[in-house]
Amino acid sequence: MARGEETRRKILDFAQDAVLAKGFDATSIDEIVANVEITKSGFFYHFRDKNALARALIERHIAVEDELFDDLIGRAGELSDDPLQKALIAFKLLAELIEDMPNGHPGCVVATAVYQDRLFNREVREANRRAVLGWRQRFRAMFDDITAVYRPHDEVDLDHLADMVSSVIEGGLVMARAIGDPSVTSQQVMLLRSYVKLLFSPRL
Amino acid sequence: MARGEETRRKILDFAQDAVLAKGFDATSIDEIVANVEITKSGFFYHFRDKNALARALIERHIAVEDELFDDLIGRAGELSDDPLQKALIAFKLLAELIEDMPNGHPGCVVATAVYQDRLFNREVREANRRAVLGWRQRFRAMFDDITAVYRPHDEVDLDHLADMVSSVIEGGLVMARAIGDPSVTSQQVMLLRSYVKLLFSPRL
DNA sequence: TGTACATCAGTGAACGCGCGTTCACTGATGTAC
DNA sequence: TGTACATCAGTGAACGCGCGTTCACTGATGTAC
Repeated sequence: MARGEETRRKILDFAQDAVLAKGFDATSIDEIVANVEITKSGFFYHFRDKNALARALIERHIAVEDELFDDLIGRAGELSDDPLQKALIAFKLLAELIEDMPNGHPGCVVATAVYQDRLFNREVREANRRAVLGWRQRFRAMFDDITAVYRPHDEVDLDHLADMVSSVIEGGLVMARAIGDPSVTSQQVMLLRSYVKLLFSPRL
Repeated sequence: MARGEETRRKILDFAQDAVLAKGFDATSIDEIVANVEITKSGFFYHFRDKNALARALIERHIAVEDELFDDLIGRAGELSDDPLQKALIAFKLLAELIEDMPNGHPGCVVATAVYQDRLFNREVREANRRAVLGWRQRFRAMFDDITAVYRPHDEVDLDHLADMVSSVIEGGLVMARAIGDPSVTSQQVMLLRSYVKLLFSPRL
């Protein structure tokens, strides 16, 4: 890796932790550069301004999360051919993954951005929006596969159901932080799994 | 109302809107006092420092929300004696209430506080925690009433289920903001309602 | 193989401004006698 | 009913500091000829 790329990565790594811990505003450039051991001007070599950092942070976070979901659904697919079983396995794997994160899942960059609107320019908000709509599409496809085989026991809009995956994770992270109990998030994912099971499992 | 009380209320009103729109940091005291038409020192007569404002904001928000939930569950209780029907009615009323809010539900003060940890001292975090645990207790009681009459079709921890109410609302608000579609939150509440229905409704 | 030039990845010092906070003071209202 | 004092609900000016941003400059590495 080129020397500059590594510094950039270090900046993003530390900034992400700090932003998730205290919010974007409360994370100063001074603090970042002290930790990465460059000077403030070094920071501005890599990012035109603080907004550029926000955008890079969100874009990287989304890319990582996408890869993670791909991996999860891929592994679930190896374990079952049935679309419902596959989804249930994926939810279980997701819950375990969240549960196993040291000190709990750090929280979601998207949510911090959402709650600090003015700070971020249109580009950042748009990236955020695209990410969330991308998740909807991804999970929607999962539920489409299921409805091709199983009839739901209640009338539900599949887009709303797809949104529920992100919604439960985001809400779970908020609750986990508020209560100070990291396991809340994975518990919520397991409840969503229970819902999907009840909704689509054929009754004897 | 005493003259001072009204000014204080005006400060809280404007501050709440501003904080929900842009975050706590991004809301300056200058901005607040300009809108309320007092001077900066007038602000400090009412609040010892900016943290005191945060605390007052959260405490008032929680009180309002508690009253709202009480009202909702009370009205649902008038419409049915059956604990499951009562809960389903309460969820429907909640979804309608969220749907009808002009410009969508403003968002949740708790969530903004959660994502700006460092800013708030221990008192604020504790108030936040108590609020969330209070909601758990409230909804837990609702589900206790249901399980006294109905057997669930899946094994679920009732505390987790109670947390799911807050979790779905918080997550729904995050999603609504990210997508820019206020109706997401009430859709999510209706899905939670669907889950509760499937979980407890006796099968023919 | 050496030289000239360009790019990369930064340094160091300074600036300016917004923001939270303080402090001495003040007019209006309330209370005691 | 008038006077003295206290409290309420602020005003106005100043302070200081953290923070994002700029700008001229620099040593190391890469590339052309």
